[in-house]
Formats: sequence, C-alpha cells, structure tokens
Amino acid sequence: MVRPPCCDQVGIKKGPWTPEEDIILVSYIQEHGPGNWRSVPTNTGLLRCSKSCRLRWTNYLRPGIKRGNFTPHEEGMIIHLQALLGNKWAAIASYLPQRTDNDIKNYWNTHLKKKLKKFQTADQAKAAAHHDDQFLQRKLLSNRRRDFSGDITSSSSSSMYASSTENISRLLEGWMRSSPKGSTNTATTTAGNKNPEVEKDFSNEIAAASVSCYCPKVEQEEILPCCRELMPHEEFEAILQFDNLNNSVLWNKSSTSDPKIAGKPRSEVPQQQQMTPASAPPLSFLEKWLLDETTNGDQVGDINGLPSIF
DNA sequence: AACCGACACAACCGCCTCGGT
DNA sequence: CACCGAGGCGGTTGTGTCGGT
Repeated sequence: MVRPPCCDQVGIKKGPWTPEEDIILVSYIQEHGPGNWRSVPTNTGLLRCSKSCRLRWTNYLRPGIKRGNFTPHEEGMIIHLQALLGNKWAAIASYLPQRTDNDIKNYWNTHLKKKLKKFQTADQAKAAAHHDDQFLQRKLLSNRRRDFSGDITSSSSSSMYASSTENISRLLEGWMRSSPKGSTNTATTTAGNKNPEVEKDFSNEIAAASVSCYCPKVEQEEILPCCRELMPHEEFEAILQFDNLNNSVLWNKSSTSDPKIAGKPRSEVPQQQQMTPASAPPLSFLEKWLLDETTNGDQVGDINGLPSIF
C-alpha cells in the first residue's frame, strides 16, 4: 500500500507562510517546546502538515538564525567543509553558527557550485598559459570580495517579511535561553556544536570520513581538485593533514561513546590521523586560505564561533 | 513603461536513516 | 524484530526581484 504524502491531504495549505501563521507556530512552540510535530497542526489549527511546521521552525523561526549574505569567511568554510564532508549539510551547518542546513544547501547550489565550476574552467584555460596557483586563489578571493562585500543591508531579496521572522526569532531568544526544553532542541546550528544529536551525527560522519578519508561522491571529486588548485600544493596538503587531525580528534571522542565506531580497530586509522593536537598546527594554513586577503579584521571574529577543535 | 528572461531564495516532495517503543 | 515518527537530504518547483531590451 502506498501511503499518501503527508502534505497531500485535503485542506493542507501550501505555499509561503504568512506572518500570522508564523506567530501561531511560534506561540505554540513557546508554550510547548519544539518536538511532537505531528500534534502541532492539530493543536494550533494551522492548515500545514507537521513536516512543514518543523521545517518552518528549524529553518526560519528558530532563534539565533542569521539571514542575509554569507561572509567570505562563511563561504570559505562551506567550500572547505563540503570538500571534506561532501553534501552533509547538517554537519556543515554545525560548523557555521546561525546558518541552517537548508540555507547552506541553497547557497551552495545557487552560488558556490557555479563559482567553483567557473574557476575550474578558468583554471584549465589559465593553467595552460601560466600554471600559476596563486592566480586562481586571488581570483576567487577577489570575487568573494566583490560578491560579498559584507553589506548585509544591500541584500535585495531579504524582504521585509524576512526581517519580520527575524524579529519573531529575536523575541524568542530570551525564552529559549531560559527554557531547558527549548535549549536542548534548538542548538542544531548554534555555536559550539552543543547539540548532542548533531555532535553524535557529525562525529559519525567524521569517523566515517577518517576511515575512507573522503566521501567518494562525484561532486567532491570535482571540488577537491578545485580546492587543491586554489592554493599552493604544500598548503593544500597541510589542510588535508589538518582535516585528518580533526577527524582524529573527533574520532577519538566518538570512539568512546559510539559503539559502532568504537568497534573499529584503531589500526584502520591512518598513522597521519593519530597525531596529537599539539603536534600539528596547520590552522595557520587553513586560516590563511580562508582569510588571507579577504578579511579586514571583521571576519576574523567569526572564527570565535567555531567549535573548539578549530 | 512594459515585457521578458535570468537569478535567488523559500518551500515542498519523496526517499532514506535512525531511534524509540 | 517490526513499526512508526522525526529528522536529514537531494532534487525540484514556485515566486518575487532585477536588469536588459
């Protein structure tokens, strides 16, 4: 028997959420906390399916969500993390405080994928003539500067309504801080990767990545070489080592808590990944790649929002 | 000024995995 | 072990905006 899609029922509304609907949803969650989404439409009278309510909350109404242009630093993080993790948007989002996985996915699909492809083709043309790694690096970074000059207010599509949801979010922030139930459910993309769900999930991904090193996705095969071409060889290799170090750190952490991961023989982890954090400081390379030439100091502060392993 | 195409983003769909019962 | 609900994800669609003609 084929089950009807959850949002295909008669009377279920589709399309953009109205401010009124948002308020109803937010009020309900404020009272009952996020979760048990199935009961939300019934209890609130919203003509939306439970999944739609959940998505609306997690992607737009949840407190602490940042909207508007991505900073060059965030862009660099996404590119790097995508190369490392593949299309694991939730995992990537856990490293970008205030950004949702859906937001990152959309940004990747509409901007970064295109951009990287462009630089790949540009590289092929230029490499034949110059074979100069620095060229593409500079080009990417200068484009980032041009496209994301940090002026969030200039975002043409951040409509008035978007700012109204922002206001709703802000209103809730105080409540979320004080509500133990809420605070445990809303940390998916907040700083510090405090959400145990995300941490567990992410550590699994990392652990998996630490065994196979990289996700064998086609797209990654496109992106990784591109990243490799955007920086000098030594720096890229250093970042790879850095990634492996991160994997190792998380692997060690997860191996103590996740029985599935813990079952893996230690010998499966490449020697390189068994470095101690103190033994390798490749952070400067990553930072250099992400921040060099793009930041005027203001972006550097974003690094504070990164998990402690950075 | 009107039209049109490109673009960006919000939202949805369908499928899958995972965890709880 | 099976079932069910929540959540994650890739892909897609719908709609508003903007710039060019």
